[in-house]
Amino acid sequence: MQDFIKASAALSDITRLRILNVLLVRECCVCEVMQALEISQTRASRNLSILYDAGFLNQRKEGLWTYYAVDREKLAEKDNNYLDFLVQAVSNTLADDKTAKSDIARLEKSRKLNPSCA
Amino acid sequence: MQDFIKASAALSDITRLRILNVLLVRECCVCEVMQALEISQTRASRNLSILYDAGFLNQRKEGLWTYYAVDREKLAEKDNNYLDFLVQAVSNTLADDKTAKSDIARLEKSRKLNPSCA
DNA sequence: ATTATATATGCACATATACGCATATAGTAG
DNA sequence: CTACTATATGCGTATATGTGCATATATAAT
Repeated sequence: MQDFIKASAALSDITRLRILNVLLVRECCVCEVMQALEISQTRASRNLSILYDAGFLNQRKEGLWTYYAVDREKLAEKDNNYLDFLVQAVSNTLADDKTAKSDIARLEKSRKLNPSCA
Repeated sequence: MQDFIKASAALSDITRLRILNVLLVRECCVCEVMQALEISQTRASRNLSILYDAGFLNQRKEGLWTYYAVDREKLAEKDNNYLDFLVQAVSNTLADDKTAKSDIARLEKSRKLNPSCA
C-alpha cells in the first residue's frame, strides 16, 4: 500500500506528469528534460528522482549523463500491476493537453540545439 | 491535467485509499466509514469530501445521513477515463492488504452495532 | 593538473496537507 | 420549542512538499 501511495504522490505534480509525458516518447538525459520543459536543472533532477523512486523509471549512467526512461519491464510485472494502470491513466490524460504537446515539440528541438546531449 | 492531479493527490493518502476500499464494497454513510476504519468523524468527513471533489464518489443525502458511493457512471465516461484506471489500480493494490481487509471486516459489524446508520 | 560540463544534494523558505478540537448546520424526535 | 444526532467546517498546529541558490560530486577534455 505504501508503494502505491508513493506512486500516486509522484503523479500528483504537474512537473512530474510533464516529465513522464516526454519520457513516454523516448529515453532522456536530465538536460534534455530541462530543455523540453524549460525548467531549472535542480527541478528536473529532483523530480526525475522522485519518479524513479516511485518505480516508474530506470536509470542509466553514461559518461557525464544520467539517462532516465520509463521502466517498461517493471510496469509489466504482476506485483507492480498498479504502475501500469497509473501510466495508462497518465497517458490518456496527457493525450490532448496543450502543455504536454509543447513539451514534446521542444523535446525534438532540444536534440539538435544541444548535440552534446544526444 | 489539473483534474488528474487532483485525482492522484486524492489517492496518495492511506486514509483515503482505505475509504475507497470500503466504498468499493458498498455505499456508506460517514459514520459507517468512521467505524469501519476506526477514525474520527472529522477525518472521515474531510477525506470523503476530498475523494468526492476528485470525482471518485457521488453523494446522496437522506435525513441526517450523507451517503457516499463510488460513482460508477462517472468512471465509465470517456472524458474521465483516467478515473477508471486509477480505481482499478487501487483495487488491485488493496486486494491483499491487511489493513484493507480489517476495514472490510469491521464494515460488516458496523451495520449491526449501529442500526440507526443502516 | 586544470578546466569545463552534467548531475545530485544540503539548506532555507514558502506553500500545502492532514488532523484534532470546538462549533456550526441541518434534520429528526419528543 | 427543546434536545439529540449526523455531518460539515473554521482555526490552530505539526508535518510534508516543491523550488531556487549555492555547492558537491563525478566524468571528460585540454
